[in-house]
Amino acid sequence: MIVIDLHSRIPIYEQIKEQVILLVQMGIYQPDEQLPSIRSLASELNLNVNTVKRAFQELERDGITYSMPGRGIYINKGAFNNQKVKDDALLSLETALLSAKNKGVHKKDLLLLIKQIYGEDEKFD
Amino acid sequence: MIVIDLHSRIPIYEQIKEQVILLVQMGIYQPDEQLPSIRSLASELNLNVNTVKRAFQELERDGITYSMPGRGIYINKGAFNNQKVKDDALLSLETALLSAKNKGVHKKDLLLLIKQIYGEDEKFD
Amino acid sequence: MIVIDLHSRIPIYEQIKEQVILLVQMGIYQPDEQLPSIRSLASELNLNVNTVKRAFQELERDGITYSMPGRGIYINKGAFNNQKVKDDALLSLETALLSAKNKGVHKKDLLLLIKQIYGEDEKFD
Amino acid sequence: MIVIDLHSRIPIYEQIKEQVILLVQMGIYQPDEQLPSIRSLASELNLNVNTVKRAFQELERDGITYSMPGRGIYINKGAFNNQKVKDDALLSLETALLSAKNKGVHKKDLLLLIKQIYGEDEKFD
DNA sequence: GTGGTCTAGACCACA
DNA sequence: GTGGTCTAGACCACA
Repeated sequence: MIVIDLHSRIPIYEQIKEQVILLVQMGIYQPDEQLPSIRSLASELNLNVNTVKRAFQELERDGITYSMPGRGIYINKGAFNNQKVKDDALLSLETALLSAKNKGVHKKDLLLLIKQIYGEDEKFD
Repeated sequence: MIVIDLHSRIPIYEQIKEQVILLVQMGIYQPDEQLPSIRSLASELNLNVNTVKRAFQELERDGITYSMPGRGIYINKGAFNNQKVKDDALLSLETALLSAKNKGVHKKDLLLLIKQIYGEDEKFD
Repeated sequence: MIVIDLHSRIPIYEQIKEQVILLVQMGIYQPDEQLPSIRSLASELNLNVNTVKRAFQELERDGITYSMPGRGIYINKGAFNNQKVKDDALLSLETALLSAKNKGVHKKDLLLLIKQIYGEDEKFD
Repeated sequence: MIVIDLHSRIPIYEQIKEQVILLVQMGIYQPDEQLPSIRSLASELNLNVNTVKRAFQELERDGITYSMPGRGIYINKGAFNNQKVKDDALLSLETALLSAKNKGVHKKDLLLLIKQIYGEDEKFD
């Protein structure tokens, strides 16, 4: 269920994090549901174990998952609508927005882009 | 006129690039105006010559500056309102927006952020 | 497979670029094939890591290769028959041709030279 | 009569050389005609004296001009149709052609370019 | 003086 | 191990 773009400039562990969060947002992963083990995911996606381990470490740090050593990794109750995750995203956006403004990007181009991405998707109003 | 944050995760050469572009946007640097020499800027900012050189190399590649070996580095005519620079910025924004949407950031939080950053600044409509 | 002439006026990083492109043209490097690592190539050719790095940086910028930090450098899909590379070559040719015409080189001498270089090589018709 | 492109990657002294040769080819400079002095040319074109000096040094070395110290610089009798100049041009062409071939430029694109540059100009058949 | 190339070598993030 | 950033410092071509 996780797809990695090896060509992307985004580190692989970030891609894994993003996609786990996305699966949670979409309701595909439910609270207390068990995630695939680090080793099985690494072998399935053909990735280095360290890479997957790092992704899961950070997910736990951000309160998306919790781990029970020897038993596995599980989705946290607070995972959906996790404030830290949102705040991080807004912070990244702020940086990108400031940089875009500095480079002469106009508000109307920006709003156009937002319309394309958010569309009429009422779920995200 | 350029300020470097040595502790930032953003590479120094990127910081220089951003700030030169900003100075151009603000109209402080004009087309065909000569920039400080690589060596003088390096010594002023307490940086290595190679780091400053790299910033200017990339600015030239992006059409912001041009260099005349033996003479100096100058602002290009197309520097202000440079399309490549804007496109890069929009691409970064797209990535950040998609990620934010995935993480459950709502459109209204986003529009609020944009209002904060772009404000009522008519220059950027 | 790469040979460097240290005494040439052509910068070493340009020589590396040229030869990687040539190896791609000859079909010796295939899309998504991994290139030797920067460090191994540098030590093999007795060059500094930075010099080799610069060559690959520019190859990536021109769309010949892509790099995956922590993994390696790979040949891009569009590497063979890369338009930017061809355009650059045609631009250099134009400069050389205009200069030759100015210096009194006749069309017939030119066509002779082309025949020598392109020969009856049907692959390049 | 000499125009310098400060933005060009071609060194200024090369541009001066090229244009003096061109003026000779076009019959505007005649054998034994005196050229403007280094200093007057430098001041007229707003160039460094060393730059102009170098251009004239090389023109003399190549047999285009001769100088009479204290009196001035003159066009040589053998300047028009100077073999060394032609040979140099052909050598540059060879390099550019080999590089273009290596980069996948086809013969037909090349012949098109030659037609554009040489046109139907019978003088250069 | 000014930019361009190159070396030697350190430290970091990522896999 | 692999690429990315950075420093210190040398030498060159050009103006």
